[in-house]
Amino acid sequence: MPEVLEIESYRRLAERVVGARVLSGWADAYLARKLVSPEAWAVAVAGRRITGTSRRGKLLVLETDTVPLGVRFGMTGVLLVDGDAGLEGLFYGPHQFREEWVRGGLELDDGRRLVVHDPRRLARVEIDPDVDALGEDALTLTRAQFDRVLAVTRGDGPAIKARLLDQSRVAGVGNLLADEMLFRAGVDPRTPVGRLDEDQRRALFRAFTRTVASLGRRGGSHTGDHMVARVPEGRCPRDGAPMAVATIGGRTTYWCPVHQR
DNA sequence: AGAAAGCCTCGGCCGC
DNA sequence: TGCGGCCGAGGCTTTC
Repeated sequence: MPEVLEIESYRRLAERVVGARVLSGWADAYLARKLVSPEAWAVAVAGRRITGTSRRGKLLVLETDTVPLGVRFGMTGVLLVDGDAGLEGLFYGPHQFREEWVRGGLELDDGRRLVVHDPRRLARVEIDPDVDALGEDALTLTRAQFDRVLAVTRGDGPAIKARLLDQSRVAGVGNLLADEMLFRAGVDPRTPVGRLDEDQRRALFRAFTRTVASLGRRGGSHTGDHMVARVPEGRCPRDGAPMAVATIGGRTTYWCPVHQR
């Protein structure tokens, strides 16, 4: 589920625990998969004071008085503080909470509990995450940064959709945001990056910034204009054409073959 | 039954 | 022709 808009809402939620001290923490073997062991998480977090929050793309960072703590949410992860998701409508699928889907978290000295709720177990915690492996953040991307996102070293480069999903180029764009900005810009997701002309680049950057801004106001990645067409037999809400579907950049991609070219 | 809004690894092959 | 690195495919995991 979560893309940069959702992770930003988790970050704002996490701001509520700034100042608290961690009594103890735990993580199951999946959530701690990137660590040497689940115990490494418990050891790293015990006694830490949460001093702030930050975010790069889909990576949430809890700053502490010692080492930064990272959380990646995978496809179905949600952050909860005492059972509160902080934002309406962000729960995946059935919109339900189950205690057995709580994969780990932190017990705080003020009695509150910050947890990662994740049915499909693709969320991960990290200790001192490598923030610089990620590209510039999608919510503050400038045109100059966007031009570097589109830079190609050899040949025509990958499909534009694949490049938009490349977290080392720009951090935070997931499948839905990528399809929405391509839809708005009128760009075929299969277009090799190196083949985009200046008009398309300009339109795409404009659609990029407007998409994150407007979907942020609406309440999440799933509130895009093209979402209604994201079904079998779906039709383009702009011109009524049957939508095309294919796997591009490893993800299911919907686009309008009439106005996206 | 098959697909799912993320991420990681691996192998093939592109292009210098 | 050799090689480093880019890029796409596939797997992970569980649910509906």
